[in-house]
Amino acid sequence: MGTLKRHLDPFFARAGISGAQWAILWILYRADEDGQPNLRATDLGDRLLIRPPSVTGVLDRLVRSGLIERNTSPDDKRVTLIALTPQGRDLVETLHNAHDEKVTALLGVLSADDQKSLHGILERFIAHLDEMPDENVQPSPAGKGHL
Amino acid sequence: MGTLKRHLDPFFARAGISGAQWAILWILYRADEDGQPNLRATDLGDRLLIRPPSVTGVLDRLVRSGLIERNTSPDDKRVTLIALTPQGRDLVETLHNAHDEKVTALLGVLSADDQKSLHGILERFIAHLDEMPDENVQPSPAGKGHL
DNA sequence: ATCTATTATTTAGGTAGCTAACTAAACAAA
DNA sequence: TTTGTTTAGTTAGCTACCTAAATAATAGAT
Repeated sequence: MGTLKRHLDPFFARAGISGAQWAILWILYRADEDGQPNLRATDLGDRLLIRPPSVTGVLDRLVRSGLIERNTSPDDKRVTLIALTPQGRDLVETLHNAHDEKVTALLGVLSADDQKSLHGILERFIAHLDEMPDENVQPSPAGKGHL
Repeated sequence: MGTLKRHLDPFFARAGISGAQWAILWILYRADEDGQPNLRATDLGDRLLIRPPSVTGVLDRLVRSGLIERNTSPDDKRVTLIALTPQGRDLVETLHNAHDEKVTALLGVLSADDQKSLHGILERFIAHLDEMPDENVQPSPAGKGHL
């Protein structure tokens, strides 16, 4: 809900993608720079904290737009490897500086102190949430990021 | 994404509603207590910062569950007035204490100081976001709450 | 009095998340 | 080896959000 999303969505919309799609493209781009041109679909879900069916859906749209490609792994035919296409790489390179500036500008409405406090508080919050026992909550798929 | 939602959704699911539905029921309940048993659909959208089509969808499901009712206003036949049914009121009364405890418990993982700082920072954040000029952002429907 | 513009809501179509249930492949054990 | 379990991913169907366009009623202007 709300305003942050309303500031960022139009930004991506101009490029013909959504925020979720951008998140995946960006992960793939950095992995590629680290010498990993292929990531498994599960890895993407773990990093974004979304469930397998959600991954499938976003990947479907990215394939349809020609920004990524799916290949089944030769090592394990159950796993599908995801890689940027040249068009996908181009889009990331076109967009990522603009995106950084956008986010910095949005956070920039807060003082440096506020930004630091906010970061710390949210880190404590999610750390404690992880430890909080609740019989009705199924554990997160991976112990990585939250919120 | 994320953990907060994963903590709260199962709570509502046990009562057969969603978070969005709860938000509307709760607004209606408080309005009723203030002597306003009827709210316009638009008012609900403004308070929740969601667009008219989203309001329609959530109201559809609430009507289907028999928790609210839609009536066209006698004063202006374009407006539909929304009111809790007796079943809706019962559900709110059954749930709202439990809900308060839940939220308090979740926030309780933070120290009192952190809670206060967080509140202040977020208030400053949304206040500044409102003022931030951005040619690509359409203004919020009402100048009320954010995030 | 009619024509136009505005307002309130709904409908249509799309994206993103979820759970539950399924296929297919890999692995483990009897 | 055949049976059973786990793992990876997809499909089906739900909720909820969005924008754009349609409908209907009111309000304003000629």
